[in-house]
Amino acid sequence: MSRETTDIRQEQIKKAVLDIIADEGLQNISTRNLAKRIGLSEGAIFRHFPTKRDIIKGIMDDVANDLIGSLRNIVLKPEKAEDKLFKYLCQNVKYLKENRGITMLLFSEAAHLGDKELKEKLNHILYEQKQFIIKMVKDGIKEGVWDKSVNAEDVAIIYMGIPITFNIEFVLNKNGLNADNFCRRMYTLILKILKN
Amino acid sequence: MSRETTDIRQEQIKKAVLDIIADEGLQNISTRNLAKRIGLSEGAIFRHFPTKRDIIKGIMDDVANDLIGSLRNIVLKPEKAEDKLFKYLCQNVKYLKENRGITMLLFSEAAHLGDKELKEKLNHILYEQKQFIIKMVKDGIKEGVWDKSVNAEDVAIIYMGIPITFNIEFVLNKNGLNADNFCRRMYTLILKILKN
DNA sequence: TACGTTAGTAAGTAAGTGATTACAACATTA
DNA sequence: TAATGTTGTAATCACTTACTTACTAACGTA
Repeated sequence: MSRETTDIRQEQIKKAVLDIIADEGLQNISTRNLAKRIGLSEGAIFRHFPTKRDIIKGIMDDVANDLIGSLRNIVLKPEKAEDKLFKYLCQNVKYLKENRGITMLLFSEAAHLGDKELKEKLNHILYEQKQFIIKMVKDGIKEGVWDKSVNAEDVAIIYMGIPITFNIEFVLNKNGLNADNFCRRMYTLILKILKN
Repeated sequence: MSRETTDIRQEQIKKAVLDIIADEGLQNISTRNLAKRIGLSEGAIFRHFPTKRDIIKGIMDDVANDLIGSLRNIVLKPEKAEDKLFKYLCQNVKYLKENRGITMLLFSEAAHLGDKELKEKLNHILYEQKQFIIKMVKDGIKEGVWDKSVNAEDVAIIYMGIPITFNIEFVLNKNGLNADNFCRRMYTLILKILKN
């Protein structure tokens, strides 16, 4: 194999993990299989990451940056809360659809527990998302378009279930879900909760 | 170890799986650890279940019977849709809280894919639950108390996220969730979607 | 061109996995 | 009571896991 820098190899390794999850399933992300997919020896993997757990950690950090970053952009834009919430939901669903492997990885780590640091990272990702929702709901209330008796945190909780359910449906029934259509329909329901 | 019938051992083994998941994490349900927890040799496990996968299958069948059965009871009772939906949600959340291990097991199997039969079983469990919701929503519309322009299937989808989100929150943040309070708050939101 | 650093390999390691074996002790029933 | 089937054990199977070792080859730079 030709030589590449650690930076490039790290990206390749992380990508390989997600690719394997998406088309072979979570149980196949062994370091052996990982190396095979990149076309590298198993030992080389450990040249670029000290442990397998560090690979997972790296992927989680990427999610925290990419997904949370793109969602933050939407939240901070100077638009009407109503428009932002819709874009936010669609972006959220789209990201999960395009990065199927990531969600499954996150949930698996949550399910397996055992690792406090990874659990904490997941918690942080979910917490930030929830805060974004809460902010948008409160903004909409301030704008006067939404019911001020509504509990923003409760809305955030019920919202959080939408992308998760989408992902589960998507995993179990790969072909039968249109992301755009899905987010529009769910947004309609959320709006009924929020409207005066 | 004293002799017991296969029926008793099967129950012990399935219980041990859930106990281990709940307090050691999913990664520790090896046949070795399973045997140790029951106080049996590893070989004895395979005396009562042909393979480890059959243990998981057995647990899934239990869920299909217990949870789906108890929910069906609620759905079929001759009460007002409004009351049934509330009881349904509370029962659903309560079951997940009391059987934390089961949910994690189901999601892990979904995430790991690979096994068509288990995936099909999970799909079936989720499908039945969704059908129950759809029925109750349509009943409520027939009763004239709920908005007939609302799409029952969409409500079912957004509903499904609630117990799932509850479970995730519960796993990540064990102490901080009151099931009764949670289901009451979520029910309030669902009602806003349904009301005329 | 020499030299230290980086990135690669093949072949290991110990520990763990699900599953099987040969055999012993017990229970049921003919 | 003798025969038979059931439930247990200890040891071991073949295999996979994450990770390590000893060593080699390419790179940048002085």
